[in-house]
Amino acid sequence: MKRLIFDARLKSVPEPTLRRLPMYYRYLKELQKEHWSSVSCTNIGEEFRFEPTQVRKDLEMTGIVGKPRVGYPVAALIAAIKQFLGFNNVNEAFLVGAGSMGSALIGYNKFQEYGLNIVQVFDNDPSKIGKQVHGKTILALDKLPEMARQMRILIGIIAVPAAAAQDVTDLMLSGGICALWNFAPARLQVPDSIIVHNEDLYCSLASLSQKVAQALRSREKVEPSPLPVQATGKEDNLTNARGVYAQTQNKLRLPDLDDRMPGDEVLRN
Amino acid sequence: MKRLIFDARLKSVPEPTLRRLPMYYRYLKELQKEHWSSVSCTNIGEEFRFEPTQVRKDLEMTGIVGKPRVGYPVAALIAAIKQFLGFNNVNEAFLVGAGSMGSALIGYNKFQEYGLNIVQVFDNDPSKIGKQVHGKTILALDKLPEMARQMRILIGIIAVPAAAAQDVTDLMLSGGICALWNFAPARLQVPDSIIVHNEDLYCSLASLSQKVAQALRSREKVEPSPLPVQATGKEDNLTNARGVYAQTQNKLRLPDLDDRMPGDEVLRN
DNA sequence: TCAATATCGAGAAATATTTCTCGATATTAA
DNA sequence: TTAATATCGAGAAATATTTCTCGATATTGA
Ligand SMILES: NC(=O)c1ccc[n+]([C@@H]2O[C@H](COP(=O)([O-])OP(=O)(O)OC[C@H]3O[C@@H](n4cnc5c(N)ncnc54)[C@H](O)[C@@H]3O)[C@@H](O)[C@H]2O)c1
Ligand SMILES: NC(=O)c1ccc[n+]([C@@H]2O[C@H](COP(=O)([O-])OP(=O)(O)OC[C@H]3O[C@@H](n4cnc5c(N)ncnc54)[C@H](O)[C@@H]3O)[C@@H](O)[C@H]2O)c1
Repeated sequence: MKRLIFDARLKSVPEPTLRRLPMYYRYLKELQKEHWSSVSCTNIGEEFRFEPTQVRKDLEMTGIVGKPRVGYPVAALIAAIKQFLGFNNVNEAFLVGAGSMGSALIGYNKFQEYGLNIVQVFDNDPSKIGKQVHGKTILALDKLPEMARQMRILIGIIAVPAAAAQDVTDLMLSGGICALWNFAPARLQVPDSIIVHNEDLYCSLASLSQKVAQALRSREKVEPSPLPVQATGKEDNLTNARGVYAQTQNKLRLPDLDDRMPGDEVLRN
Repeated sequence: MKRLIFDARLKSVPEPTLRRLPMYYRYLKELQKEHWSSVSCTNIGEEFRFEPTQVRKDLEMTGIVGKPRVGYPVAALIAAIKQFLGFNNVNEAFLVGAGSMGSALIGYNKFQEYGLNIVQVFDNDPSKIGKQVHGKTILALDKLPEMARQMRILIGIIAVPAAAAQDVTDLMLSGGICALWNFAPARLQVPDSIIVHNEDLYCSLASLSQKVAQALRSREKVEPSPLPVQATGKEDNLTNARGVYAQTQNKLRLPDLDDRMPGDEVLRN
C-alpha cells in the first residue's frame, strides 16, 4: 500500500524464521563436526519436528539454492546462514553492569561464534571499577561515550537494574551506539532509528508458566481421556501452527500419585 | 480436521499473545504503583506502540471484560493476567548447574512475582556441593529424583553445559519433573508430554545481529534516502505486522563519520 | 437532560505464515 | 540405460494473526 520496499534483499524476514534460523545454524555445525557433506530440509525438519517445507522457506531467505534429491552442502548452508544473520561482521559490543547477569555474559566466550564480542565493560560502582571480570577490566561509566565513538561500537548490552537502564541507554546513544541488547526489565525510550532487543526472562518464564498452568487445568477439567495427548516438545517457543494446536491439547504428565507410598510427606523447606 | 478440542478454556493461545501479556503485566503493576484505577487498551497500546485492538484481543484471552469508555480496572486486569499465565500457582522449581548463569538465576528473587520459586540447587562438582549460593545450599545431583518426587516439583531449570543437559534432563524426568526451562544450547530429547522451554540467547542474539546486518546493508545499498526511516523500537521481538514492515525499511543510525575529528584513531584492544 | 466521545466487544477483512501440491531434476539401483 | 525416488523450488491453499469496522454503552460536560 503506502509501503516502499527499497531493495529486494531487505524483504521482510518473518520473525518466526528469524528465530528458527539460528537453531538450524547450531544443528548444522553439529552435522559438520560429524562430517556430513550435505543435508536436506527433511533432515533438519526431523531434528526439530518442523515441516520440511517450512525449513525450505526459511532457508530460502538466506538465498541459498539446493539440489533436488540431495539437499544443500552443509558448509555452504552454514556460510549462507552466517552471512544472512550477520555473524560475519563480528560486532563489537560494550556491556554496562558487571553484576551477576553481566558477569555471566562477559564470561561467555561462545558469543563470538555468533558474531558478538564484548570488548569493554562498564559499571558505576566505585568498588568494582578497575577490577577484572573474566579478564576484562571494569571501567568507569563516564568513559563510555567517547570510547564508543572512537571504537565505532554499534552494540550496547544493558545488564543494570531496571531503574538505571534508561540512563545507561541515553549514555550509550550519546556515544553513537545504535543497537541495544537489553537484559533489564524496562522499556527503553529510544528514537525510531535505534534497534532494541529486549531479553525478557519474565516473558519467557510466563510462557512456560502458562503452559504448565494450562496443562494443570486441562488435567483437572478433562479427565475423560487419562493418557497424555500431544505436546510441544522442543519445538516450543516457536510459532508453528501444529505446535499451537498441540499445546491446546497438551496434558502434563504429572507425577502419578499412585507412585507414592501412602505415608509420604510432601517436603517443604 | 483431525483435531479434538476438549475444553473451550483450552483454546489455542497465540504465541505472540503469550509474549505480550507479560509485558502488559509488568506495565500494569507500574500503573498500579502510580495509583491508576483503570486502564484502556489505548493506554497500553501507546506504551508499547501496539494497536489498541491487538491489546484488546490479547486481554480477551484472559477472560476479563471491560467497560466501554472506561477500560479495565487495573487490579482486576492484573489478577486476570496473573491467573491466566499461571503466576498464581507459585511453581516450585529445582535448578541444576550452579555456575555463573545458574547463580545469576538463583540470586534473582524477582522470579517469585512471576510464580517461580527456585527451592533447591544441584551440581555435580564436589567442590561446590555443600556450599551456598545466594543462601541456597548446593546439593549432590543424585539426591534430585527422590527429592523432586517427594516435594512434587514440576519445573526443572537446566543451567549446565550443553553436553550435560540431556543427562540432567533424564534425571529430572525420572523425578517426575514435567516442565523444563533449558538454558543450555542443546535440543533435549523428551517424551511428548513434557513441556520444554528453551532459553536460547544465541537465537536472541541472532535476531539482533540480523537486524544490525540488515541495517548496515541497507545503508550501503540504499543511499538515496539519507534519513532514517522507521524502526522497530521497543516493540521489537514481537510478531507484529507493522513492526515487520518497519524492520524491512529499517535504517540504522550509524555514528556519523563527520562527527569525528580527522585524526581520530579507531581503537582496538 | 442530552449530545459528544472514548472505548469495548464481536465479527469481517486484511495480512502473514505455514502447509500443500506439483513439475523438474539429481541420484541410486535394477 | 532406465525406472524409482527423494528433494528442490515455486505457487496455491489453508491457517493464524492482526487490523478494520461498527453497533452498543458508560462517562463527561454543555
Ligand atoms: N540475575 C538474573 O538472573 C536476571 C534475570 C533476568 C533479568 N535480570 C536483569 O539483569 C539486570 C542485572 O541483573 P543482576 O542480577 O546482574 O543485578 P546485579 O545487581 O548483580 O548487577 C547490577 C550491576 O549494575 C551496576 N549498576 C547499577 N546501576 C548502574 C548504573 N547507573 N550505571 C552502571 N552500572 C550500574 C551495579 O553496580 C551492578 O554491578 C537487572 O536489570 C535484572 O533485572 C537478571
Ligand atoms: N553464561 C552465559 O551468559 C550463558 C549464556 C547463554 C547460555 N549459557 C548456557 O548456560 C549453561 C551454563 O553456563 P555457565 O556460564 O553458567 O557455565 P558454568 O561452567 O559457569 O556452570 C556450569 C555448572 O554446571 C555444573 N555441571 C557441569 N556438568 C554437570 C552435570 N552433569 N550435572 C550437574 N552439574 C553439572 C558445573 O559444575 C558448573 O557449576 C551452559 O549450557 C551455557 O551454554 C550461558
